[in-house]
Amino acid sequence: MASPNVLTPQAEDFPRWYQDVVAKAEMADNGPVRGTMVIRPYGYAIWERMQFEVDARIKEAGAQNAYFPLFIPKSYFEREAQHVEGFSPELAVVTYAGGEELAEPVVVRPTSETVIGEFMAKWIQSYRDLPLLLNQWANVVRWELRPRLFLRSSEFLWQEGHTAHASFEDASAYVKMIHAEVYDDFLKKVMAIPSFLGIKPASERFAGAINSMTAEGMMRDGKALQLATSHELGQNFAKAFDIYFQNEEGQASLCYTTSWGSSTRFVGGLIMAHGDDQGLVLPPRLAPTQAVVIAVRDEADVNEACARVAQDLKAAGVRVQVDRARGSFGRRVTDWEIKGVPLRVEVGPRDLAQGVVSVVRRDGGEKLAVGLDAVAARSTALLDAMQQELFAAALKFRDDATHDVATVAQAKEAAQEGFARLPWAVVDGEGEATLKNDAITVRCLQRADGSMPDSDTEKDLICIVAKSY
RNA sequence: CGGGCUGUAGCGCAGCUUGGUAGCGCGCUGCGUUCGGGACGCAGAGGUCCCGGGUUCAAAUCCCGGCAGCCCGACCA
Repeated sequence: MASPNVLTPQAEDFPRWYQDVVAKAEMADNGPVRGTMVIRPYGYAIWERMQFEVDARIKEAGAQNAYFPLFIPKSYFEREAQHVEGFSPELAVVTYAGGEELAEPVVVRPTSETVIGEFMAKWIQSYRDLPLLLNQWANVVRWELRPRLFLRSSEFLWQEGHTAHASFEDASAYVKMIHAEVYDDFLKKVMAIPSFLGIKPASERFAGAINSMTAEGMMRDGKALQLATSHELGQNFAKAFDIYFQNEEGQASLCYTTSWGSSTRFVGGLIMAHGDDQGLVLPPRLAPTQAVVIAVRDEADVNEACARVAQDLKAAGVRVQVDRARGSFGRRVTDWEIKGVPLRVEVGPRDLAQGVVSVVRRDGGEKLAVGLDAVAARSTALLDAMQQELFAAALKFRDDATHDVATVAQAKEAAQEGFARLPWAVVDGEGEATLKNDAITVRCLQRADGSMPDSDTEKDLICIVAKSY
């Protein structure tokens, strides 16, 4: 694996490496308006794989897809005090349209609690209408001052779930289930990213929520990335939008609502959680192309063998692509490596003479001589193994870079290269402000055993602090 | 909004100090040789040197004034 350095090495300049990967793997470009993003076909194909997996889990959880408008009356935002306050700085507002000044300015949605709340109020009459479980796939706009492709852009794509329930307990249980069964399950099984699940301290909570849960992943540079969030909104939005239902006793009663989201930031997390100096490394379950069959030379025998191997792989359920010899071999190999394709099947005359082909893993670069008839079976086994091993490697990386400490000073030290874990009581208040001076934030609060607390008022909580994206 | 910096080919840059034919690398096009780890040769295409004004015989270069962008400090999927 003596590849030339086509990308800036991670150790030299991690942000630069990230930009190089995004550009050279042809995932995205900057849009013409600052902070906007053009998602290129390869990047979008990965996003579609993510959508497919997340959407299936959301439906499994009983929620239904719907669509609400991009434009929201500004007055809606002003109904929930904390919500306005939190979102005002990043709102894009339309004041002029159709050739004239608008009577009421229109906000381009940064999130949809408000419009959806309005319609929940309309649709919910009785306890029989509950729970109301909605989800939408949409674009949202949050004006960003310091954008980065996939991680922070002024417009991004996401999924936002919104639900209404008859009781606090029901809402709470449902959103916790979503957090575990949709987000964490997806991250673990599909993205191969281990995450710390916990709740946000008050300072990091969603504007208008009574409790926000997060899934924090560790990137290869030791920084944290919030990959998904789920919120208990209590009755805050129900009050603001009159989301009432008639209970079994015939009395009007306020709903409890939740919301939960995940976005194209997943793509950024994917790049930074598994990528190496050769480029992207895709977990097989997310790879648009799981195996590429490379013809070493443009010769009839070789091309024939390629077609046959590709057919076998396809029949075995592998997403496969054939790369017929055009240009130099090394160049083509490097290009597929940058794109992170999990398996490379190299078919050349030398191997064919012995009835074999070379199968190479993207992670680690292990090269195997595999008999022509065994390629499909061997490949599916390798893909399964890679999926498992990528998760195991990411878990080990994260745990090796997560340190238990006792003081704020030690936390500051440990967070230079990874995560620090310490008692929340040590950090709460003064400590949080001190850490912030060093751009270190409290990523989440957990119970001592690592489980999800019900609220930040529980005793003996621990916190995970780190630098973050 | 405060501090540092940059605008020259699609991308990355040199040239500016000391004014005088606008260059290099990558990429792109064509032909040929190559092809088991970013191949090479030859031939090409591609520029309002950010914008406006000034100085000068002559401005990418010097002067003045704009504009745009990048990086670092307070918020966020």
